Amino acid sequence: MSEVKIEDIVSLAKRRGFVFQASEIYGGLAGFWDYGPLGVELINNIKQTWWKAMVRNHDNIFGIDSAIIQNPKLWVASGHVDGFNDPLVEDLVTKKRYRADHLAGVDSNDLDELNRLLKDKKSPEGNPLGEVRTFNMMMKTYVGAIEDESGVAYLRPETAGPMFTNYENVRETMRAKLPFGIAQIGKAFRNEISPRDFIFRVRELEQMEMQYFIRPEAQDESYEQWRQFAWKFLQEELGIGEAKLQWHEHGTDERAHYAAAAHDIYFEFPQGFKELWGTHNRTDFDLSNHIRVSGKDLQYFDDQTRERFTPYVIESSVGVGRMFLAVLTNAYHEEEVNGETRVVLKLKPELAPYRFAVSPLLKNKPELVAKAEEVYRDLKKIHGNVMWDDNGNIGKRYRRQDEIGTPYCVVIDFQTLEDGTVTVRDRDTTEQKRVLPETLL
RNA sequence: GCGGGUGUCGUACAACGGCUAGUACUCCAGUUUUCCAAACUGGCGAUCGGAGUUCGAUUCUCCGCACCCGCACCA
Repeated sequence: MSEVKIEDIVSLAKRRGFVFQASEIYGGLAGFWDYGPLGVELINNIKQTWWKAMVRNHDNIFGIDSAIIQNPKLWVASGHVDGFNDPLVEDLVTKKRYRADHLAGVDSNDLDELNRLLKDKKSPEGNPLGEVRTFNMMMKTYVGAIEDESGVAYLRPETAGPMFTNYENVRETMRAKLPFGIAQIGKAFRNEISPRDFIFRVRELEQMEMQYFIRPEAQDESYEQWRQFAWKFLQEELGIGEAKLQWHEHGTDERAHYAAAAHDIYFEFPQGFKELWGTHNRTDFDLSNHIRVSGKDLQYFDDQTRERFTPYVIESSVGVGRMFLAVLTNAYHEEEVNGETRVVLKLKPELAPYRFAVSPLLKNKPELVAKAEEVYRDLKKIHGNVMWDDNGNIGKRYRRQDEIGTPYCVVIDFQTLEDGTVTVRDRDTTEQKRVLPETLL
């Protein structure tokens, strides 16, 4: 099997309308990408597959779709505001970053003051220091027409937060008992220092997350359950081979501020094995903080045991764009057919942007075209994602459909006019068989 | 954010301090074609942005932007 190069994926994505650079005609903007006509179909199919497996296939998992901008106190409680407004200074030799206020020995966020105090200081390793700068990964905006500090708000840095603030609403309205989950698909925003690797590390990203609320004593069992869910989903629903997946357990030094345990599934992207899907034990970190900051009682009352406690949370979190890239990378193949190289996306049929492409064998035979249009309309009525293609010769159409992952090409020829059967050509095997079009509905 | 590299039609490449920036594929129109990128005719289509040097810049210089690679970052 040939190794997939990132340039091949980027080129295909552009050429065939999967992914474009955002505001390309103005030179782009680092960390932002647009999904084109085929990309949006593929990404929607991925999201629907996840939603079905996560929400609809579970009796006790409920979906929400929350606002991107929330009360800033939410991000104070979650630790995002405090944790990421720090003035940092870089050791110019080792490139390690230090809290500037700690090195200066003052309690201040004033950049001018800190720069002055650290002017002749060295890093703990004895090296010269760079300029003090504030690093905040959260994107800021202003709510209200007047831009003053009272209107400062943040674009959510993760979708998880509003799931915690809606915990009580969902529990109440759905009459939910532990364990139960809240799931959401939505955009999140982070001012990444260096967006990289095509759509892998971006500043506007989409997440699919589920927060599973449990009794504290169920944490190990539940953690295992959601790790396995992710592992199976990637293979069974997305068709990703086990050889391209790895487990990666976070050590204590690399864990998020909220997590007691974290396991990531790594996928073998063109750049190597990288993080795709995380399962985290967030304990009662979030609910406890929201109880503390909001003053609201978010404890759970178990009327069987008459206990009152703060639930623990197991989080399942995956990036949609990364999953999209993983699916594309996994599906991309270059193969030899009749002495020529073809590019083929071996997508699961459920994920492919188009399910069928319909063609008349010859474009200049009106009777074939008329019959093909009929078949096309019937298929499109049922499936929706059906493409008409009568450009060039039949081989060219097959190759074009291979490149966008259309699993089946339906061709109307002269025999169709006699017995009604059409040719269905399989993308992966290139084999053909004759069937009645009704069997495709 | 640091260091290195790259930026030319939709894609992949070529060329040049100076004639109309070339080729292949794609795309569009047509002829043709009875199943795997056939052929023919015609057509559309590009020098990342801004300054500077120069009689003249896509080419040289500077600044910016974007992408790729390494480091750092990734709550």
